[in-house]
Amino acid sequence: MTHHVRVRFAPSPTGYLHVGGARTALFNWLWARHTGGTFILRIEDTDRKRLVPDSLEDIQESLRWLGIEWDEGPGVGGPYGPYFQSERLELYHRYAQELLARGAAYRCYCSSERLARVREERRRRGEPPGYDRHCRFLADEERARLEAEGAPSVVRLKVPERGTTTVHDLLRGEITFENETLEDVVLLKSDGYPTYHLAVVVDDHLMEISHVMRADEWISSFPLHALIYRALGWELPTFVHLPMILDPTGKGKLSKRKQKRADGHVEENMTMVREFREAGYLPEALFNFIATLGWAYSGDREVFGVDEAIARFELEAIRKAPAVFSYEKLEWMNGVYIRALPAEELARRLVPFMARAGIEVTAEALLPLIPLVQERLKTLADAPAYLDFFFRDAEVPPPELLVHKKMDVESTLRALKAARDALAEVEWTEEAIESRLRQLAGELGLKAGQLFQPIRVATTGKRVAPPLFGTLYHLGRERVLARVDRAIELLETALSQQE
RNA sequence: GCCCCCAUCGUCUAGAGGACUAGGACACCACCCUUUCAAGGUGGAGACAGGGGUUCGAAUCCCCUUGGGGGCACCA
Repeated sequence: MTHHVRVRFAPSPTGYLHVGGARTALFNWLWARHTGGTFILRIEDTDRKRLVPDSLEDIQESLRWLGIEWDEGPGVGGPYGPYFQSERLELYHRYAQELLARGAAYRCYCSSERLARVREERRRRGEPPGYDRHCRFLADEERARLEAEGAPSVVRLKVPERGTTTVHDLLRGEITFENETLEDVVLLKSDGYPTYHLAVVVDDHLMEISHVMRADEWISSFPLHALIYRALGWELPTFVHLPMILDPTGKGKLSKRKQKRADGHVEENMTMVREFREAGYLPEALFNFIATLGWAYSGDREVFGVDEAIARFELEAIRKAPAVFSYEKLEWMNGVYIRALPAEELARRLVPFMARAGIEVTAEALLPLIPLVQERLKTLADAPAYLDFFFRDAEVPPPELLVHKKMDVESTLRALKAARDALAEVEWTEEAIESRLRQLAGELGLKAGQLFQPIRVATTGKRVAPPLFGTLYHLGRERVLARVDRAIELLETALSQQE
């Protein structure tokens, strides 16, 4: 029973799922799947002030999108529920009471104003900010009086004044803290809700969690949690603190912040799973990339599938050092996954991104165009820019775009007219178009690019577009000729204005 | 300020005392391929933070320094 691996991801619904949270969830999930254990989703909704309405939904959606399914938790239930902390209040009260009874905790009646004052004073004196333990040493009569008055109170942990507390982390070994540096943290708030410290210990114990995998930032409160476990007489699960994911600047946790890009554009970097989804990242790519942050599949492979990751995942292989999140590498990896997709699948996934760009098209209609763009896409959201001219009129190109840098308006005009004639009668297959146009370039004494650029710009409206012959073929003769005609007119106008 | 954690190319990492002339990947540079852009191919540049130990031998073990990160709420 105790050998069965039970792990959990315990987000609080105070915001959308962050990639850091997703990585924590992923590692827990990988460990569960690797060991045939159980992965639990528990919602830590004890901060009523910071609740974000649709974040609960987003967290679940984002996890599912990544393929991280939970065995127990919201929606699926399980024998250790409820899985919302807000529905477990009486449990926390019971154990807070127990801690009180055992003399491991005490009631504190200090107002938040007094607390703020104390903190400020301590800071001024260069002492660590924190609680001065005023209520810990309240005289019995005073305590009784406050109780009789019905003064609001919180329950605080009674941290030993001296000595040390040693905890054990699977990756780091023993970590020892001077108890003097620990604070009498609040366990139960005056609104009757527990703080994280109490709730996490009670739930992890009651839910028989075998391995607590959580972010690094929890190490500093680890001794507090250990103290609670011991005060309650409970055995500690195995703790594994995962390295932080750092901002690309390497300065601080990955978080929303303005970033100035090379082109001078200031934009906010993506941090939420949903943002990556909306930006056209594939779940399998994000999954893969996130898995390489703090863990390595092997020395020479970093593109790997879910099953491979599950087979290979080991706790001991998790790195201790924080990892910088590289948007560039994620983008590259996303391209790798896009290229590996079957064309039908890519077409299907592209549909919503085309729609978002105002192009309503079916996967079937997109399918023939996939070979033209598949290896060019870094994200699904790139597709409309490559394909829009197939579905709407091409942008009217400025004349100078039509003219190759080694040509002038006149020669371009000549080339385009010749191309028009050739395209009007050539057999309409990709191969025939290509060989005819190459032949034409030779006849005109032009390099291929000198002839192809004006045709490309005329038919697509852009200088950078998918391969020309396939593009022309799929555009169809009628549209190709119409667009070439338009370009010819454009150039003629430009020419007459020149004179 | 106090406490804690961490430390291999710019970045993600392999490496768990001799197999290291420190390997792979992203990014970067050059060349090749080429109708643009990609993709692909070949090659290049690029790291064990510093200093002490331990050892026949240290990227790997220990200590110090430095640097980075995290925490110090009736938030999680």
